Parts: sequence; structure tokens; C-alpha cells
Amino acid sequence: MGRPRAFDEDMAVRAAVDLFSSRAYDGVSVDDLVTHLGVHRNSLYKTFGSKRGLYMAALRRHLADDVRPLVNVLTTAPDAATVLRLITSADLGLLLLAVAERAPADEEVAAEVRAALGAVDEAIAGALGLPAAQATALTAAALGMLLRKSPESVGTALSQRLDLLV
Amino acid sequence: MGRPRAFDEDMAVRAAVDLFSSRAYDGVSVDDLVTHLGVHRNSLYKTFGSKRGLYMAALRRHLADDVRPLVNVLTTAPDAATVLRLITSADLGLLLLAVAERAPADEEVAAEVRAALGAVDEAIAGALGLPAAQATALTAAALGMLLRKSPESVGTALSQRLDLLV
DNA sequence: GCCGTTGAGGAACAATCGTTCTTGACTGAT
DNA sequence: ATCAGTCAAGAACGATTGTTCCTCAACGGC
Repeated sequence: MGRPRAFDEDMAVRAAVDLFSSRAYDGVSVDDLVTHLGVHRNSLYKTFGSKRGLYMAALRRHLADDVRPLVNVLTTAPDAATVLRLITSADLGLLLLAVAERAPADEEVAAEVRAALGAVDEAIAGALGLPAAQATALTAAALGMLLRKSPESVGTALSQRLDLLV
Repeated sequence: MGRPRAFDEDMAVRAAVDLFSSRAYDGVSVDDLVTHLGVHRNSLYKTFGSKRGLYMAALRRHLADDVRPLVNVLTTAPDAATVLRLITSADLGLLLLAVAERAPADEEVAAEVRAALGAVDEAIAGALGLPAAQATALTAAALGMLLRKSPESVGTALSQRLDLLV
């Protein structure tokens, strides 16, 4: 019963992921969301409750669609070089922005990214047989390389022994 | 001639650094700045021209006061462990937020952080006698550790050989 | 004393923010 | 055909955004 939806909720959330990946939370207005998602204001609030609700949906979608598969393949990584290459070639824009900008201001976001990064740490530790602290450091290193958007530095770093961290 | 200023411009910019370090650019309102800097609206616009002008002043002040000294001491670092410890114990909140959130949207900010990170890279490369790509990777690793706010992982990572990056 | 200049104080601006309301269109079931 | 229920469409809400205007206070030089 009722009028059928004129928009695909999955598509809308994916579009929100793209928007929140490229701009900060406060830099994305509801008007931007309405126009880019093809969802009307009313439907947006009916479906997600608020702008923050939509953001949380986008974040969880990003974690499920982009981070989880990365974690899965990380568990089979044979060495640290593969780990670095896998992470730095992944599409983690929203996660990166969430940990840098949103997490300090939103505890629920902080918990979500903590869990996600923890899963990455565990996958690396398990795959390489590393202690937890080293896996965390390796994840952090990959995140920093993503932050600088310089995957080429990863490539060259990988081509040489890089036992820099004493 | 004219009425003397009732605020210290240096103090005001430092307060702006603190504000922009803890919240994203769009998350800091002019009202926030006015109340926390002790500078009145009118004087703020007379002195810095706009909110963005104040942000640029704060960013450059951060680079001059916090990043430049770090670069100087990095040039004397004896090994990679010291480099990591120095960077991760530095106060780089604004730089981190600038590279993650502001730089993608503001080319002038991007140029500023590129130059700053480049100086860090050069200092490391010079101090340790490393090729540029490896210095960049080391900087990126330190930034990632700062991003995760887990300096303890740095400590434990440093306590063991961590030749993870192949 | 007065004048020119500069800053403080605060109201006010138009625009945009996130959110809600009202009205009408479309649906399956009665 | 009518009904209740869901959604679309868009105007409209008060609040807040960044910015400007106007008036008064405080100084140095004449």
C-alpha cells in the first residue's frame, strides 16, 4: 500500500558516501544532498531522520562496502608490502575524513571508526603473525600515505628495503 | 594616532590556531572566533579581512611556530626512531586537519601544507641520508600515527625492529 | 581646546543552515 | 468508487551563517 518510492535507497546512500567522501560534514548541505541524491527533502528526513542519520548510514555503508572487503583480503596478505599496497589502493576517503574530522566531535562516529580500524589491525596481525602494536603501526602508516595522496611514494618505498622504524 | 587596540593580535591568532585545530573549518563559526579570541567582530574583519583570512593567518602561524621548529630539530635526528618520536609527539593538529579536510577544497591551503610537508621530508632525507621517496613514506607513517592518536603504538613499535615495509 | 584617525560595541544585513508543514499524487485493499 | 496509507513537491520555518553599517570611545598632532 502507499505510493511507491521514486528513488533507490541504496543508490542514494552510495551517492551520500561519495559526497561525504569529498567534503567535510559541515561542508555538505542538505541542499547538496537533495540535489545529488535525487531524493526529496521530505523523503530524506522520512527515511534517515536527519542529516546526521544519513551520514551515519553513509558511513556504515562505506564500512560495509569498502572497508570490510579490504579486511577480508588483508587476512590473506602474504607480507607487509602487500598489506601496504592493498590499503593504499583502496577507496577510503570517507573513513579518512571521518577519523580526522568527525570522530573528535561525534562519539558514535569515533566508535565506528575505532571498530573498523581495529578490524584492519587484527587482519594484518593475523595474516603476518605480528604483535598488535606493530599491526596498528602498519595500519597507521598506510593511512598516512593515503592522507598525503602519494601512492607513488609507497611504490618506491616498497621497491627498497625500508626498515626505517628501527 | 587613533585608539589603541584592546587585543593582542599574536594572542588572537594563537587562539585561532587552537580553535581550528580542534574543529573543522566549517565547524568554527565567526561567533566562536569572536568569543574565544576576545576580538570584536569589527576588529576581526579589519585585521584579517575575512574568516578565511584569519584561518590562513592561523595556519601560517601554526607552520611557523610548531612545524618549523620540528623541521629544525629533525635535521639533527640520528635515526628513524627519533624521527618518528619527534613527529608523533609534536602538536600538529591544525596541519593534520588542514591536509585532510581543507587542502582538497582550498588550493592555497594545499600549497601551504605541501610546502610544509616537503620541508619535513627534506629534513628527514638529509638527516638520515635517505632517498626522497623513503623520507616521504616515513613522514606519511608518522602522520598516520598522529591521526590515530595512538602514540603508544609508536612506542611499542619502536621497541622492536619494525622492518615491515619490505 | 579641537580634529583626524583608529578601534570598540552592537545592531543589522542578506543568505544559507537543518528541519517541518501543507498540499496533492499515487498505491493496494475494501 | 472509496478509503487509508505512503510518498513527492515545494513553500516556509526559525536559527545561524559570514559580513557590513553606524555610532561612540580613545588616542596623537595642531
